[in-house]
Amino acid sequence: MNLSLEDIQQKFRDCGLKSTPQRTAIYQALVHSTAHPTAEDLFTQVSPAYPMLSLNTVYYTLGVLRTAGLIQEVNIGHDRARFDANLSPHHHVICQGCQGILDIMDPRLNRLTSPTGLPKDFEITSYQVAFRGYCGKCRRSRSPKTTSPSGRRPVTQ
Amino acid sequence: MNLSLEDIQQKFRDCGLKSTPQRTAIYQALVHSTAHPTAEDLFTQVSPAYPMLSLNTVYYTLGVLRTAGLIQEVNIGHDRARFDANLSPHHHVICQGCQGILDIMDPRLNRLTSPTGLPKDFEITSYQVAFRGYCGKCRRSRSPKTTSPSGRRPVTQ
DNA sequence: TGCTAAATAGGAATCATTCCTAAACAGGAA
DNA sequence: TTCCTGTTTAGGAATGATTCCTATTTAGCA
Repeated sequence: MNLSLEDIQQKFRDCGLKSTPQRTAIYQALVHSTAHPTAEDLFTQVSPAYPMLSLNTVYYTLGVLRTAGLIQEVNIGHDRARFDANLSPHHHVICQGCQGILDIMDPRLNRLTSPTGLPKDFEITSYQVAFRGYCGKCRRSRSPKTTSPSGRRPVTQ
Repeated sequence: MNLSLEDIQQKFRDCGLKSTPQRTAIYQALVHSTAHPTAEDLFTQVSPAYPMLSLNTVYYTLGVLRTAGLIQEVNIGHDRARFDANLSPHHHVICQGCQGILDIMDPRLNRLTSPTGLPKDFEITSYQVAFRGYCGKCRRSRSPKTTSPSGRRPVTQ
C-alpha cells in the first residue's frame, strides 16, 4: 500500500485524531510494512527519525489507531501483539520456524459459510484462517530429510 | 471426553512420561474441560485437591504435555496461553465479550485446499479457522439495538 | 531396597504491556 | 494570529503472564 502524507493526515482528520509527527510516522511505517510488526518493531523502525520517541507512545498510538478502526491487531500466537494496516478481508500463513507472517488474499477463503454446531444465538462478526507451517528458508535449515515435521497435523485436502 | 485413571497413566507411559499425581490431575482437568483453560484456570481447579501445587508446576506440566503431543496450545488472542486436550482437527469460535471459546467440529472446514498466493516452497502443516463474534449472553448484555457491533467486519458469505 | 534422572515448589527474574503524571503540542475559538 | 483546552507524548513505575534457577522430593528402574 502507498499513502502520501496528505492521505494519512486526511484519514486522521476523518477519524477525529490529531495529526502528530510521531503518530504519522508510526502509521506510515505500518502501512508500508507487510511483516505484521510488533510494537517494538515499529519503535525500532521509527526511532531513528524520532530519537525521543517512547515505546509507550507506540503502544498508545497503536491503541488509538485500532480503536479508530485504522489498523487491526493480528493475534498470532499469544506471545506478543502484532499489527496490520491491511483492513481488507484476508488470512495469514505463519512460519513456525521464523515466526514470519504472510498475507493470504485468496477470495475463496472469504466465502466460508457459518459452521455447523454453532449455538443459535451466537453472532459471528468475522473470521480468519491461520495456516501454519514452514517457509522455504526454515525448511532448508531444518533436518533436510524431514518433509513433514513430527507432531504436526498435515493439511487435509 | 472421558478417560479413566488407567487410560491416562497408559498415555503417559506411552510417551515416556512419569506418572505423578499432580501431572495426572492437571491432564485430567484439561481432558474434562471444553473451556480451553489457561494455566491459572487449571491451577485454580486442581489446587483444592493438591494444596501444595505450584503454578510453576502447572506451566512445566503443560509444557511437557505439549511437547509430548498430548495437548495443544490454542492461540486465541495474544494475552495468555490457553490449552486444549482435544487433538482431533477442529476450529474455534471466540466470544469477544466474555472471551469464551467453543469448539467447532464442522468437517467441511477440514477440507480447505491450499490457498492461492502461497510461496512455492512454503509447506503448510496445519490450519485453523477462528470465528469471532458475540455469544447470546454477551449480545443481550450489550446495547440491545446493535445487531452488528461497530468496527467489526461482518462474515462474508 | 537404592539410584538416578525427572518432577515439584518456591522464589526471583524477565518481558510485554499498562498505568500514572507532568510537560509539550495540535487545532479550534476568539 | 494568539490563546486555551483537551490530546498527545515521554519517562518512570507497576502489573501480570511466563520463564529461570535451585534445592528437595519422587517415580520407576536395576
